[in-house]
This record gives sequence, structure tokens and C-alpha cells, in this order.
Amino acid sequence: MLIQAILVDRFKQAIEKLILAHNEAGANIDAKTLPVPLSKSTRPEFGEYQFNGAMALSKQLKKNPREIAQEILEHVSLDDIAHHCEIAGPGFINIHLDSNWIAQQIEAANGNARLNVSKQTKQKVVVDYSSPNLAKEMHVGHLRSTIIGDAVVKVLEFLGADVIRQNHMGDWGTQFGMLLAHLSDKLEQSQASTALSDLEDFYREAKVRFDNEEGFADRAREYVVKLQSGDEQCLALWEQFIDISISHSEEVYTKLGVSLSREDIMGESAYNPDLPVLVKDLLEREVAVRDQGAVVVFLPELADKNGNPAVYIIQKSGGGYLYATTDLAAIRYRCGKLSADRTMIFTDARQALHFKQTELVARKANYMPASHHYQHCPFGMMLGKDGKPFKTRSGTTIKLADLLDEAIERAAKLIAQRAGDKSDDELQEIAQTVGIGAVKYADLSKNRTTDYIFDWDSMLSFEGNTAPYLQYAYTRIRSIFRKADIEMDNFTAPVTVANHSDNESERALAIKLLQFEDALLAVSNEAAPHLLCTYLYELASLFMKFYEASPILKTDVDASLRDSRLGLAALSAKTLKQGLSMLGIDVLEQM
RNA sequence: GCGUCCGUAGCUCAGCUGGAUAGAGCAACGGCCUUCUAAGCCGUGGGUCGCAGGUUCGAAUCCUGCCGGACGCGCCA
Repeated sequence: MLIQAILVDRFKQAIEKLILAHNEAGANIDAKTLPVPLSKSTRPEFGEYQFNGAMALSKQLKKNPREIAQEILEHVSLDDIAHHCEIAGPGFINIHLDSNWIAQQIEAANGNARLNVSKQTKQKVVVDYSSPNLAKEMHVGHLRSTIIGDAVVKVLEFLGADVIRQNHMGDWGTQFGMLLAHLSDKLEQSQASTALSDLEDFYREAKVRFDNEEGFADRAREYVVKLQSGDEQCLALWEQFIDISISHSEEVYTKLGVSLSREDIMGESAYNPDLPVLVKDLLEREVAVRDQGAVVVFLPELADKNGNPAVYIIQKSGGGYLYATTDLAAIRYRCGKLSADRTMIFTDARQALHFKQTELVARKANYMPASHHYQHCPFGMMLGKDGKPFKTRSGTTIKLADLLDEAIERAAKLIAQRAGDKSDDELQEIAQTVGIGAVKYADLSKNRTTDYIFDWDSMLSFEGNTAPYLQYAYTRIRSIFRKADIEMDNFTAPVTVANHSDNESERALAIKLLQFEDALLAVSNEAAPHLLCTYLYELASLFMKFYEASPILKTDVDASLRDSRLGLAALSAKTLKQGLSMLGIDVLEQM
């Protein structure tokens, strides 16, 4: 149910009719290109939606804007949706939705497993996210890509897209020479799983040897060469390393409730066989040229002031390949083999230029169809409370697994203070759900593009725009249904929706419930899960107000009113649950 | 030097297809529990939307310049 789209459509038709009439009378305006500025009203007394196009039209038609607004009203057909419209101020058209229509939509959504969210035209979308470096353990820097990407994936899937997850893991590169040389030595005394139980320590040890130990650096370089030439023993060693490192990531994914699995891994190494083919192809077709021993693509589109083109290196002078080469190969694979319509890549903002250049080169080389929608979705850094990159006190990066454990611990402490009569197991489950939810929500609820400040206290405060607030709203509704001994999921009842003057909180809640699909569509278009967070927070907040103002199970509430309110509560809970699940956050029956 | 992103309340952030009096939360202060779970609700105070121009009937939103910050700009990813 897309209210916004329906209204835009109706007004579009009205404007076209109106323009046609004016054009017959001598005007000359192209109605197709006119914007349809329709938005939510800023204040309740202005109705639920407003159309703001009359002022602009009046200019073109040289007529009083209020008269134009009147003409639009004569042409627009809203009888089924709107109770009435009015012209206000300089020419705003305020739309007051019809209470019966709203009520019908609520009932329909309650009786529908998809909450009346329709499926969009099917599109094949590749989403590239998480992509940790397997040489090390996942650290806080991987949190954003992982959970923002996963939230977008889940929203796209719910809207009917054919999503292909691509975990572009860093499983190749010179650093593996050092790691494999070290691993080879370690295996003389212990199992690989033991040696690699802490990847951070392992990396550090290898690095120390590389920097200080006589002959080790040479051995490391030999391993790189052997690995690249496909030496079997070396590859076996590499596979062991990768396998164990992947299981470390999987543990984090499980803890985070992220939907990535082994099948989604398409690491950098997967493109190795294609890299020489790709470079050769680009050279033959003269997209790329040799320059100073390297193979490069010149990009005059990104030239500096003096006309020097930007340079994009795809093969080093020593013959090695770079991430530019791999990313081009990935485009070929995704557009060719996977025939994707859209690619979304979630990496930090520092790589923006790289992806801009990569897209330019890929388009020059025709590796993407012109219609392909290639989207780098950048995000800002995670900063500590001091505004500097988030690190431990000693200045090292924080392991993601440790961060999540700390979240659960902190949540457990806070929950214990309000424990009530819950068992230890129950408390542990709540701590898990609340702690992880809080960390994820704190990140997801912020605009993707800016840096954000990580602060334990505010994310676990359980107050305001936090995951626990949303989870609590859900448990309140569950509690009502428990008390009434009614099964919520299949509950349907005739719903009535009050006028704004009779019960404002009820009406506001009902309308918010109908805007779920609009919110999801915005997330899908902008790759911005914070829009869903905002929506869910507003929904929860409106439910809380409704809950305070409108008793449901009290004895003086008659049966039909009770059932109507139960209907609103049920849809609120189902919407919260569905929305949170797309953010990868669980709900609880009690907390 | 060039480029990208950003600058909104004491703090953390929304709002940016131009629209009516710029919104939340936290923090501060004051109310509301014989309870559909107070992890809640209601209220009060708090803003030169970095600065200066411009476009417009109308600018936090678009354009230009400046100031301040982060990041990036040929052989790391």
C-alpha cells in the first residue's frame, strides 16, 4: 500500500487534465515534465498530505495560485481516499484522508501475511558487502558494511528483488606470503585451528618475524611467488588458513544475526584466472595503454585543471594486479555471468574515487550494459567519544567479536537491575537480544554517509530512539494479547479510526501504519536503512502515545472498540517485528 | 593545489525532489504508577540551520565565494 504513490498519481492526472484545458486556451506547457510536489503535512491541522504544486503552476499560467488550486481540486479524483481537501495559505492543498478508507486499509493489512506490502518489479541486484580481510580478524571497521548491507539486502528481498549477496573477501595478496610462511612453521608443533585461534596475534607474530628475523622476509616473498604460481602445497596451506579465517567471520555473522553464508563468498582470489584475460582485453581494445611499465587507463573525464587525465592502474610495472583489476573483473562477472540489473557496493567513503573511476573504465570497456545501475554506497567512519577513530585504550583496533561480547555483558548488567522474576536463561536471552540489537540499531539509525560517534551509554540507555525502545513497544503489545488470551497473528476485527479531533493518537498511529511500504521503498531507493529506523521509531512512539491515551482491555471499553484497538495494536506489533527483522534485530515476548 | 563528503539546540542526530511556526532523543527542570509492564507518557526552557552573497512569491534545502573539519588524489586495499 503506497499512499504517496497513489496520491502523486491522482494529482498527476489532475494536472494533465488542467494543463490540457489551458493549452487549448492558448497556453503552451508540457504537463509530462511538471513535478508533482506532494508531501506529508507538517502539522495535523493541515491534514495528512499536502499538494504544493499550485504556486509554481500559477506562475506559468499567470493566474492566482488559489484559483489554480481550486481548478486542481475540480480535476482531481480523491473521493475514495480523502474525506475532504482544503485550500490554505498561498495555495496549499491540504488532504484529509477518509477515516473509513484508512480503517479498511488497516484491516486489509492485518489479514495479509505481507502486511499489504506489494512486490516491486523483479530486479536482479548484486549486493557487495561485509568483505573482511581474511588476513586478520573482523574489527569494528567491518560492522557498518556488514549490517547496513544486510539490512538493505533484506529490504530488497522483502520488496521482491532477486538479491545475490557477494562477500568480496580479501583472501589474496602479498601479506599471505608472510602468514603462510609463519603458519608452515607453526604446523610443526600444533594444529592449524590452534595456531590460528587468534588471528590478530598470529598476524602480529608473523609481522614481527617479517620485520626482524633474518631470512624470514625472503621466505615470505617466496611463498607469495609459489602461491601465485599455483604450487600445490602452498595452496593447501592457504586453503587451511582461509577456511579457519572464514569460520571466525561466520561466528561473528551468527552473533550479529547477519544472513551471509559460505555460498555468498566470492573472494578476490576467485577472479585470479580472469585478471590476465581482462588486462589483455583492455589493451587490445585500446581502453588501456602501457605507461612507465605499468598498464593504465587514462581518464580525461577526471582531469585536473591543467588537463592531465586521472590515471587508473590495472597492472603494476612488475606484472602484479591490484584491487582495480579485481573490481573490474567483478563487474564483468556480475554483469556477464550473473546478469545483474543493479550493483550496490557497501564500503567506506574513502574508496569513493576508486569506484567512480572503476565505473568509468567499466563503461568505456562495455563491461556493463548502459542500463546497469552501479551504485557505490559509501559510509563514514566509526569514531570514539573523543571524535577520533574508535580504538582500544592502548590504541589498537577493536575486534568485532569483543565489541559484541561487551554489548551483551553491558546489557546483562543493566537488565539485572530490573530483573523481576526471570530465570537466568531468560535474562541471558534478553541480554543477547537487547545488547546486539542496541549496537546494530545505533549504527543503522544514523545516516550512512557521515562519520558517527560510538557511545555505549546512549545506545544502551534504553530510552529514546534506541533498539530497546522498539523492542519494548513490541513486548507491550504482546503483553496485551497475552492478558486478553487472544492469538495475535491471526487476529482480525473491524477497525474504526477516529477523526483527528476525537482521538488524535489513534488516527496518527493508523496513518503511520499505512506508510510502511513508503518507508521500505525509500530504503531500497537510497540504500539507507536509517529511513526504516526513523519510521519504526515514529511508529513505536505513536503506539506508546496511543497506548497511554486509549485503554484497550479496561472494563469500560466496549467490545467493538476493544477489538478495533486490538486490530491497531496487532498491526503495530507485526509491523515492528517485520521492520526490525529486516534490520536484523530480534523481538522479545517479554523484557 | 585539485576532488569528495560534511558543518542544524549544551551533546548525539533527523529534516535537504525548495513550501506554512526547523524536529527527535539525551542532558536540565516540573508533573503522571490502588498500573492493558513507568525500559513509558505529558509539560517547560534551549536554535544567527558555519559565514556572506545570489536565484525564488518562498531557501536549512538549489547556485557562487569564503571559513572550519574529515577523507582521498599513479604502482596498498
